[in-house]
Amino acid sequence: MPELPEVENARQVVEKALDRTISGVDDTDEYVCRPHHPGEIDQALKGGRLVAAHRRGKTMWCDTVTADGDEGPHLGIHLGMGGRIFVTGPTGDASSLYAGGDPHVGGMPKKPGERPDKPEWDRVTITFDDGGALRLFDKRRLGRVHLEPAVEALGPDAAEITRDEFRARVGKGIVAIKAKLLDQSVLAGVGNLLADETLWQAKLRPSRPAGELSTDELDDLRRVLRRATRAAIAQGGVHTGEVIPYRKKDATCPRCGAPMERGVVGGRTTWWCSAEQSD
DNA sequence: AACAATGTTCAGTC
DNA sequence: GGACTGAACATTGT
Repeated sequence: MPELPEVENARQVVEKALDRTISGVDDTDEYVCRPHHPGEIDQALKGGRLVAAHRRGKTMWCDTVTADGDEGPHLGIHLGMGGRIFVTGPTGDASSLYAGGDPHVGGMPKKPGERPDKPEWDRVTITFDDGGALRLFDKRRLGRVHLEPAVEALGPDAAEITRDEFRARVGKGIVAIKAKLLDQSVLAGVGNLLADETLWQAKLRPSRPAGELSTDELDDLRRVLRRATRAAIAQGGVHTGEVIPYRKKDATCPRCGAPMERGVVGGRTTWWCSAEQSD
């Protein structure tokens, strides 16, 4: 499910939908499109175009222009726990399909490149006058599409944050370091898996109070985080992390062989090495 | 059947 | 107001 790396992948797919005239938006799912009412997003975008696709952390948004060429509203897209993006080209058929997000959550695996045959999981569809479309496909329905997302509420992107920003934002307070990494207003883009992977690589106990970390530990943590994030983008998702396959019962640490331990930190299921991450 | 799931938000308490 | 906690949200898979 989508964390920063999967969302970056999805953003690149959204770019396939740029500069194509919007003929309509199916925004009838009032939960996914909250707080809008059906028809509002359709009304705001119809006749216009998406002209740029941005991302900060796990939030994507598109700049738009209206039919007259004026600046239009920003369209926010969030994949939630299991959303994916599918874009079809002008022919609208499967041969022109681009898929974005985490392939692991797509529903039924089909022939390579084909989209799962679950039209009821299309939560929002933007149709273009060339016959193609962009859809948010999300079986869990926790994804979101709405106008003017509050991007300012997010901290710096986890792949871009500077050393000084990281020290100042992450290295304070009494909350567990893992909870800090997961706080999107502190730092945007880290999800449960990337947090476990990063802390394992840095050999830090997830429950350690964030303010307790030394400057050296914070600097190292940031280096590890950026490396793990970029590696996940390059390799196609957070599930390619080294410790991810060992987040399960009776597993042992792939580095030292000690038992992996499970608990709840920051409200999320957490796995760590009982030997190397115990300080 | 009960529980967990890679996310966000909101009510409530210091 | 900020820091923090825990439950709720909608749905599927085990």
